[in-house]
Amino acid sequence: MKRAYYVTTPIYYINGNPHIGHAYTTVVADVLARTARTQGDAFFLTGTDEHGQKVADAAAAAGKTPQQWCDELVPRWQSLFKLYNVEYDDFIRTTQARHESAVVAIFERLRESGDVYLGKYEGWYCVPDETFWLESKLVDGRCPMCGREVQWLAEDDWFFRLSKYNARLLEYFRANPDFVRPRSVYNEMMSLLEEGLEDFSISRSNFDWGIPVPDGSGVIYVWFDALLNYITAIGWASDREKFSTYWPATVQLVGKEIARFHTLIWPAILWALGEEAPQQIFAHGWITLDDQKIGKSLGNAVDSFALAERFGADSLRYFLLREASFGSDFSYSDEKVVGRHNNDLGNDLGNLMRRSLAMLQKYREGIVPRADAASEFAKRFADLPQQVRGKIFALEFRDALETIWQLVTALNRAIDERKPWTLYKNGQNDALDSLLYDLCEGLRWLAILLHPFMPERSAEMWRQIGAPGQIGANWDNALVWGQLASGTHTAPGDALFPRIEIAADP
RNA sequence: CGCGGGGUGGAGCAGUCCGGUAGCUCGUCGGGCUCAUAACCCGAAGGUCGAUGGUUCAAAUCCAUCCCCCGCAACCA
Repeated sequence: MKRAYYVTTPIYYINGNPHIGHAYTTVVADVLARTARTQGDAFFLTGTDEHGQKVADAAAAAGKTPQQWCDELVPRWQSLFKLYNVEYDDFIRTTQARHESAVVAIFERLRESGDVYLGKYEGWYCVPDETFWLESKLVDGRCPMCGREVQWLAEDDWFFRLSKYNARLLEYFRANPDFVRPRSVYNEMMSLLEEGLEDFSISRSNFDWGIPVPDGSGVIYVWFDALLNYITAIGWASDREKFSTYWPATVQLVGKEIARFHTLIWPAILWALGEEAPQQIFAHGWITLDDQKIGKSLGNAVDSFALAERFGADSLRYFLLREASFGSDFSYSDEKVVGRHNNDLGNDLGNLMRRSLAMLQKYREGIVPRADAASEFAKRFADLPQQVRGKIFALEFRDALETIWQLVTALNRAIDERKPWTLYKNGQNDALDSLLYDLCEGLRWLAILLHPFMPERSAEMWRQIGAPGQIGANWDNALVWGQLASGTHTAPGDALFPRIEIAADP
């Protein structure tokens, strides 16, 4: 029986370099996984989708074999995720033996059960677009996308009996309104279901870069192959104990353009195997640049490697999660990132830390004083961790961060209202100690609460506060007001988020 | 009539499912403080919530019609 949190990203199709959108999805999964780890077992899977004609073409264009091409690119993706402070539990490649053998086993099993059958694939095909078209979609007998000639193609292919699961999908959608989020995608998928699904071809015979169809010709269609990674990685074929610990997935993140594969086809395949559908598919929006989707064509416009070096990985993580409500598109600009960095992170949070530790240094030699049992913060923020965790698991990251910021604002305000510089001058030691303690304790809380979002900067906060032990510890134990020991030696350091001056364009 | 999303103070957004004083961030203006990364705190100005009609005691929120913008339509998160 399932007893752990399991989050996945799509596996990334490596016919090019990674861009900020890939980092986005992966960072979101990382935030979820890190949060889940503060209360129990969690597993975070990402990886690469390496088969298919486009990879073969890209490799050929570079004068390499597809396998060479993939082997050379994978480290680049992994280094991007590392750069963004992502800690996944497993990275699956669809060319790995553990995946390929499981896919073959699944294919054979479904062929035996009859959900995979041999049929004839006929239709009008546009070669340059690699797309089949229904007669009714053609425009003057030509491809509706590019306007070029189409040709009649007929080949024997293996099909997946998707139509058989149409009714069950409808029922499942109706019974589980949160199965697909956000609502807009749920509605769109629902209307596809109501129109009716057709069986679809899961083999290809016009190229060979893929998993060979067992006892047959051609290769397995890349999407059928790719979707299965979510279960082959956790041991569907090899480790039932592990598999049953994590499956069904708690949440599977996808971009909205691949929602139909994950919300319609994927559950059907799972049911055909006798497995459960994932608990939730979340189809998020796109990062846009001047209202254009960032994809292959615009990928170079926003170099995700250079970005992290310029603004800091944690600042970018913060920006990605804070800027838009998760699910919606949002537009990227350097100005927005800098704005978040300077205002939220630098002015509010970083400056709070610096002024607090500076005063502690000046008034109490940097040593955390005694706690005041009657602290207003203890009561006022007792619910904060639960609220934040709830919002993170609901994938309401912006709300979660705004909720955390209530504490930032309250601490800044307390300094203003209680005027520690005056307390010091007047020798009001108890009042001063009480405030200084709360500031330090508040910073410790902030480090813990922000750790899933900003692993590296929060660790630096932890270090400067001088707190002992692990920052990622169980929230229920760690987030009790007053845990920071009096006598702790703080270690003020450099500014957490040094101001970034952006040169105005001439 | 292909499907879907959006149009809310100067900018970017939340709120719309489950009608009931229109909220947030940035910007602007005024004040406070001097511990701090010219940062922090308080206050103010600014919106007939795309248009029209309807339902209702009451509509940004429900219904109808229309206008404008943007995606998708078998392999770009």
